[in-house]
Formats: sequence, C-alpha cells, structure tokens
Amino acid sequence: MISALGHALLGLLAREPTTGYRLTRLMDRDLAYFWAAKHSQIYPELARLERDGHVRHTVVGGAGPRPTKRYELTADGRRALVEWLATEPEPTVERDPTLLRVSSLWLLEREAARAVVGRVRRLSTERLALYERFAAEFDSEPAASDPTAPVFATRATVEMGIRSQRARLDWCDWLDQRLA
Amino acid sequence: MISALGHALLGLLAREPTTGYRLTRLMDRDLAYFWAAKHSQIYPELARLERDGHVRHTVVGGAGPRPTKRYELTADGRRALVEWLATEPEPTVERDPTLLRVSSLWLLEREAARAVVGRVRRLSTERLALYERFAAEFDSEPAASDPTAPVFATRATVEMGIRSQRARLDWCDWLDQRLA
DNA sequence: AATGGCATGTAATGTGTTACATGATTCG
DNA sequence: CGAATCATGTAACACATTACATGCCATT
Repeated sequence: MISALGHALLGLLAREPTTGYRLTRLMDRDLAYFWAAKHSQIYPELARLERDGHVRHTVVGGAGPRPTKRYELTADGRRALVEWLATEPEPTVERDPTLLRVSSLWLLEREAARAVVGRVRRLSTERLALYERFAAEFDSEPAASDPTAPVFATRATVEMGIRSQRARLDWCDWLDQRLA
Repeated sequence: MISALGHALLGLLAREPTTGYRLTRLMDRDLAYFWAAKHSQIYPELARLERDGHVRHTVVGGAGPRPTKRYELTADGRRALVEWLATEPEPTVERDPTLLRVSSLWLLEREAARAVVGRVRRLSTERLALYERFAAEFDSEPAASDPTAPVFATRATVEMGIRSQRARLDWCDWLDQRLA
C-alpha cells in the first residue's frame, strides 16, 4: 500500500527525477498549501517506495557525510501512480482550526468576536495574494494551458487555492455583517 | 498545553455538559466536516483535560461494564477556552487528497482526466446537499441569528462548508473547460 | 431472542512534527 | 572566514486510525 505522501512523491518524480532534498523544497513551494511534509518524513518514505519497487536511486555525488541520491520512477511506480489517479477520491477529512474557533464564537462579546473574524480575514488576504503571485508566475509559461504539461496541473491546484481563499473572504464579510 | 481536539471538546462542553459517547456523536454530526475524531481519541483526551483541571466528571449511571460519566467545564476550563479563542489563528495546514490527485492529472488522457474531475464534482455535490440540509435545519431555530447562541456559531461554520463546496464545484467547471 | 444504540476503555499501528546530528560546497 | 545552501539521515514525541474488548437496556 502506498500512502498519500507516497503518491505525492511519485507525482513529483514523474515530472523529473531528483534528490530527496529537492523533493522537500518542491513540496514546500508547490504543494505546501494542499500537502505538507518535512524532510524527516520524506527520506524514510523514499526508502519505503524503493523497497517496494516504485522508485530507484543512483548515487550522484556526496555533498556531505552521506552519498547524494538521485531518485527516479520505475515502470512499476509510474503504473501505480496512474492507477491511483483513476480510483475513487477519498473524502477530504477537513481539519480547519479557524472553524474550530468560530464554532465557539458565541462565547465572546461582539467586539471580541469581530476581532477574531478580522484576524481570519487578514490571514486569508495574505494567502490569496501569495497564490495570485504563483498563478501569474505559472501563467507566464506557455505550457500552462496544455493539459499534458505538469505546469498545467500545478496551475489548476493554485486556482483552487485562490478560489478557497476568496470564498473564505466572502464568508468573513457574511459573518461580520451578522455580528454588526 | 491544550491540543486542538481538547479545544474542540471544551467548546462542545461549554454548550452543554454531557458524556464522552455523546461528544463522539456530536463531533461526528456537527464538527465532522472541519474536525473529526474517533471515540478512541476522545476518551483519553477527556481524561487529560480532567487531569489538568479543565473539566470534571460525575458518575451518572452504568449502561455497561464501566460507569457512565457526565463531563462539564470547570471555571478554569472555560477561561482557557475563551483565552484561546482570542489568540492568533494558526495557519491551516491543508491536506487535500483531491488536489494531490489533480497535481498529477497531466499524466492522464483527456477523457480519463475529465472522469477524475467528474468524480470530484459528484462528491462535492453530495456534500453541498448535506450542508444545505444542515443549514435549513439550523435556520429553523430562532436563535440562529443571535450571535450569543451556540446555534449561531454552528450555523456560521456550516455556511463556510457550503461556500467551500460551491467554490469547489465552480472550480470543477473551470477545470473541465480547460480539459475540453 | 436478536438487533441496535448507549457507554467506556485499551492496544497496535500509522502518520506527522520537532529536535538532534553531520559535513561538503559556494558566495560574499 | 562565516553564512547560506545542499544533502541525508535518526530519535523522540504527538496526533490519529483501526481493531480488540465488554456489557447493559430498549425495541422489534
């Protein structure tokens, strides 16, 4: 069985073979807003994927005490990835600390409650600006409109990020009005 | 330190003292779409909250091999909850298996890719219908518009759920067009 | 008499974060 | 020469899921 993180790594390696270190940075940059992982989780997962024959590595130098490993998909790994893509999507288990706070908002005075909403709005505004910068960056690449190009898929996930944040900002307005 | 789950439980107990079993069902019904937890996680967490003085229990019978316990907030627990509400919101770490799939969508043929989007749409449509039923239910209670009533806060979180799903459905249209 | 809901717990395993540990290369 | 970046790993801990375990009470 391949974990969600495993599928994330296979997906990145399908784009381009690379090192665990660079996978860590890629996840931080490209996937962080929908799937986060630290290097301490990524290195063992790569080892497991290799043990199960989904990836293989070649040593490409040694910038430190240990060898630098370049990972790539095996034919089997690629097959497993494509198969998974077509399976039924597992329902998202949301864990939203903001909604957790809001679910107890009735305990606060009006002004304090509005302050909470204000903080949510600020955080969302920042996120939205970030995602919109990402989107502009990706749109400047011609391949962004080609459904078989990796950047197309990345652009699509950023679009969802943007729409999520816009929805959240609209919701802040809705809530704020009701607290007026 | 109180965990996120701890805050969720304190929030529910602030509404009404009750048993661990009913907290499990409440979370499943009212919070599941933004904070999920099984009973095997809830019982130990209640014990920890009690050890730290945030809740206390009284035995109210024994519908089984062990005593049935009714938990309620202590003054200290209520204070801790209200204080946490006003703290800076921790940025949501998204873990969205749907976006994980979409980030590798470029690997698929056009028809297969559209099928993936179709499955996402179906799931979202179902969710939206569910949340809209919840919303209608809550709106039928007069207190739903009173910001100091618990049902107001629940209604607000459902509103966010509805807006999220609508945003996701719109995004499915956006994606589908680009895959046409 | 069987089924389902009420009720509480533990054990094993899986997933994710923080902290510890090491050392080469490159740029200023 | 110092700082940042490249690079890989392990250990300890926290959080979450699945499976195991028990037994009363009410309804059909």
